[in-house]
Amino acid sequence: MSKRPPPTPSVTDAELRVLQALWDHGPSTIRRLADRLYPGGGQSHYATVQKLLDRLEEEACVARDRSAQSHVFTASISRDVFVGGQIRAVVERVCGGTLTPLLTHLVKTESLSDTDRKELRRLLDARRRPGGG
Amino acid sequence: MSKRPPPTPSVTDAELRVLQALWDHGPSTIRRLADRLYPGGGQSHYATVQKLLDRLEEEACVARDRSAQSHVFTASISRDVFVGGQIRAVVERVCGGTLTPLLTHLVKTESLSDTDRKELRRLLDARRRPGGG
DNA sequence: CAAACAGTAAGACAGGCTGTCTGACAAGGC
DNA sequence: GCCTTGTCAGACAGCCTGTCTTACTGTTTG
Repeated sequence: MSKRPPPTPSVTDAELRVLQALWDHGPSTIRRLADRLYPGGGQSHYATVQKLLDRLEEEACVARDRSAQSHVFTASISRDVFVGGQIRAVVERVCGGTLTPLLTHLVKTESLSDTDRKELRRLLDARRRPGGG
Repeated sequence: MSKRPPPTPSVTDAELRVLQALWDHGPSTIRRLADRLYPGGGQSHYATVQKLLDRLEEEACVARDRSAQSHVFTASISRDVFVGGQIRAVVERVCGGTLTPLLTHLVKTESLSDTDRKELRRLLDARRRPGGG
């Protein structure tokens, strides 16, 4: 009830690719992104990336710095938060928001590796102690 | 490598509503579903449900029993498995399949209630013991 | 100023998907 | 024969996506 990961930006595949590029390589100009996503692409691909960035900006997934002539874009949502939101959306949609069935499933079907389980355990342990910051 | 939750049926909202009805109320005819989903609806809504069931059948989410004149539809995927698949799809899309970041996020952001955490703990404990059947 | 260049802004566009609806056909009761 | 109930097949508008084109702005160079 305390955290309110605002709705969930529903990002399309092409948009996600742009977002991934920003996550992976940090703030970039359109040209930089276009070169990375469409190597050898011409002006139209540049415009495509531009449009995708426009939409991402509308959905508050990226921030645009207009101070320079070439705008610089930054992911304004972290990968973790984004994933969390997506997951939450799925859970909302199907389970009405209760995570337990999902977790049950994940654990029961051995979707988790040993590492996953260990990590999870560690996190739960950390939670129980008041030392969390 | 053992579990292979086949791709993930991408079910739309309207389709999902049908699926939910089947999960909640068990095998049903089209009429039953139409009455439930579109109370007071006419023939067109009946056809709508029919079409949605067609598509669900194509995606192997429901099974159709043609033995009676009025076909009877059954969810051929459980809610749990379905949710699991959806989650997996999201994780694949964004994290490349590793669950740890997701779990980390869920636990860290207190998305989990105490009950969730308790349950999770219990499941992890159960896993460690060989008694699982 | 003019020309060339690099960038932004805005909108057009086809294709696909969704949800809905219409019409034709088949089986059974009176 | 007619009516009801059901299935089957397809049409349809609206939206979303990804792409592309065009027009505009500002900077540099002569």
